[in-house]
Amino acid sequence: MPELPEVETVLNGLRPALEHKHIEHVELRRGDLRWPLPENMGARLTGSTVENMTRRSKYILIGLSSGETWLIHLGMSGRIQVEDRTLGQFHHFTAMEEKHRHVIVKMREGACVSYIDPRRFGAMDLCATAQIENHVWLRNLGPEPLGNHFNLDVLFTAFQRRAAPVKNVLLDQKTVAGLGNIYVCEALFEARIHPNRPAKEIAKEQVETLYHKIVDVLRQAIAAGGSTLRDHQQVDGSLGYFQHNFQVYGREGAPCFACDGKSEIRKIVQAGRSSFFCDHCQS
DNA sequence: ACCAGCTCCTGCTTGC
DNA sequence: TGCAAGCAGGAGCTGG
Repeated sequence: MPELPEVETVLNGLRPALEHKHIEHVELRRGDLRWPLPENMGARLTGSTVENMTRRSKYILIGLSSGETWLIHLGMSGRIQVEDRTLGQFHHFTAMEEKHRHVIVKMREGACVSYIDPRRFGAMDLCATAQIENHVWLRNLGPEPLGNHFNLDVLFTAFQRRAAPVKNVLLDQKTVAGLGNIYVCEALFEARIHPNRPAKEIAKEQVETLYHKIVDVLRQAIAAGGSTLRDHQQVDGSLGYFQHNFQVYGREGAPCFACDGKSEIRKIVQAGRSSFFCDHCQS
């Protein structure tokens, strides 16, 4: 599922249910997602207070009073559902959701948080908060695209040593952290850069445009609650709506909005992933 | 160091 | 209608 905007949306929805609340009970319905869950995860979470919640790239980081941080990645199909019966919130889980509802966390204050992940490409871990920067999932990540350390020079410098197609370089989380297939396609279209262009050959002026478009498209997607294609929902079950703003993603064969039908959107496969673009507008 | 290809898993869509 | 192949938003691993 989720790229940065979807994870940000989930995190913000999760905040009122968890932040400064107490974990009363944890039910693990299976011992693994993509990898085994951390040793004694249930016991290590139970009894803790959630002190803070942040996002790094596509990871949700939940800081606990125990001194550990709970890392959650939603993989491709992971989602989180929050219910709070003390607030009259009740979710009816479909048979499919119930079947893949792998982790259930009950808070003393009333919220019940379910992690649902059919494909199980998601992952969880626990790590001493003091060591979080060195966690193997986080230590090689590039800068946050909406943070202070991402700017034109960082992006241009990263591009200079990469001969691979710019599409692939942007999907590499070491270049910039949190982009996925959808938002890379959209940002490249907005910057009018062909996804096949070798990153190192793109002029600085165009990289500057791309830098701004990456930030724009992510901000807009967050404002729209992310994009709902199949799996992504907000934690109350409501849908994101940025998919209605897609210019190229998933629009193979449809007329390009920018050149007014002079060309239609094409799809190619790069590094095993579909790229959507307009031949006429992007070069 | 970089890069492309393969892999994990399940459900939905497409094509015969 | 039935069935198999192909496809999906991520990312670690392998071998060149």
